[in-house]
Amino acid sequence: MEIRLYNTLSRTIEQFEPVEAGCVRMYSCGPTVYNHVHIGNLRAFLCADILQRVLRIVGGYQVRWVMNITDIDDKTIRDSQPGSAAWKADVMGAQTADPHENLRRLTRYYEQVFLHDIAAIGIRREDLFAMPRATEYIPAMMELIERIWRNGYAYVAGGSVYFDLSAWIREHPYGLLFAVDLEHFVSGARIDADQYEREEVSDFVLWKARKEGEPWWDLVLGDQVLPGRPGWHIECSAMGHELLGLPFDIHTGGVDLRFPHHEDEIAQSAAGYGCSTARFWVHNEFLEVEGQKMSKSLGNFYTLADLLERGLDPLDVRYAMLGAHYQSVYNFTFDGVAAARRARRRVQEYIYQLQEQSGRRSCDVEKLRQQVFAELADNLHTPKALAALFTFIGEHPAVELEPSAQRALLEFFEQLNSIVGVWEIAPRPLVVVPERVRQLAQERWEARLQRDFARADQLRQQIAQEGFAVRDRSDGYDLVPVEE
RNA sequence: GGUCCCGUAGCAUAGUGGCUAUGCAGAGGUCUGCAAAACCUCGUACGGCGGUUCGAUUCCGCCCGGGACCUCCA
Repeated sequence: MEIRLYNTLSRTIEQFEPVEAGCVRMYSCGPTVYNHVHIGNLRAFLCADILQRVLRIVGGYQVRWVMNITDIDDKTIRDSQPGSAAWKADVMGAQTADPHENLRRLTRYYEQVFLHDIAAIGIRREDLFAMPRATEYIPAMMELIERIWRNGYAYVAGGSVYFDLSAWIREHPYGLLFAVDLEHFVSGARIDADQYEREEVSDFVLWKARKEGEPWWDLVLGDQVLPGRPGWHIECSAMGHELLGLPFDIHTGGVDLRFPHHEDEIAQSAAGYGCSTARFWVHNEFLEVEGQKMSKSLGNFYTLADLLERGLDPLDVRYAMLGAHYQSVYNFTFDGVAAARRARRRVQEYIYQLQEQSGRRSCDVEKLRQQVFAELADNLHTPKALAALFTFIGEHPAVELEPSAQRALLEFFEQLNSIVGVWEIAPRPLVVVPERVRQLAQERWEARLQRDFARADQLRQQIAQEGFAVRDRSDGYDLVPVEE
């Protein structure tokens, strides 16, 4: 099916067509591994995940998906330095005299945490072609900086290398993703001028001069040797080029990255490699928490670990987020996740029922597939896709459907779930009931048959204490584990 | 200050110039000794005030409220 996607470059929804027929190359701005990512970050990665899955399943493409790991920047360096409050000696070991090693220990730890987090919300590692670490692509970044410099769009000042934006703007467009008011931008950026020693206040740093106690590499530029480390934007340009080739098809990230990060990435790549970065730029909106901006000061700043501590199932969070379109602000609420949990379960129950009892009704599974997939293909409209699914479920009770329709539906669910990723396409799991509980239940059943309801209820209490609930049927009873 | 977005029934999320939405919660029902589960049925909502229109929740203006970006941030 043809995919349509909103492209920030054109500010319109466009028909998607990969550069190379049949294969989509996609780059997602990944995490900076200096701490736990928060649920806003997770939304961004989840949006990228849904996009790549829709491209595979609905679009029928092969997808080469890359997500970078930023393991060197101001914050990772800050938090890995001696005396850092963020240092966790129990998991990172003692700090060493080597800033490189300290950085490595900090970032590798948080990288592991990150991998666990994304796995928990249903992002499959095997869907990712690569997760490159910035520190492992320093030579590629150096080469790009040198190219930019040779092309006349970079200069050295105070041991750092800056992108010469005024030179670039004279001949090239700037502000492709974001309406940049250059006048305003320049004056507004003056605050940073001292800090970054920029000759042109609007120029951004490609290579930061070495500071005492920080990790560093030697950048050779002509006859100069510049010890330092890469600026923030350069890593994505270099890694995208190395791993996907330019221009690739889709670049994703949060809306905040449009400017300056992505805008500068475009300028750098064009200035160095002489070609555009990506055909499609896809940006997801932020989320709020209980109607407010998520911020540490408001105390509503959540990491996945925080949610787990509150007993939430990460897949419920995944499902809840799919209830909102990726381009709209999503209001994350605990009520919302609870509602998502019930809704997700209802579908799961439907899937189980499809495998347990049949009827005579038929249904048009192909039409359902077309409806649901068309919504997903139309700029990833997950809320409408799910609404279409629920409308169908409401109109077609699972147990009334004929076997062939049920088989077709299960096949459809299998396919849908390879995008949504929150269900189990399998028969209802058999519950292992401890012998003791089974005995209690049998006693209760007999008491009930003798209409000794007081005793039956008392036994039910005991069974509940063992963690099971009894559900009576006309001809027997079921034992199900009580949740939480 | 500049640029922009949003305000939909109890909660959340879609959408539309006239046909009224999806989930959760809630109400009623089937079933049950009672429950639970499952299933069935049920809700004319679109911030306020004006304007355009035969008709606006949907278009325009103003106001109120919330939020984003411009600066590290998904």
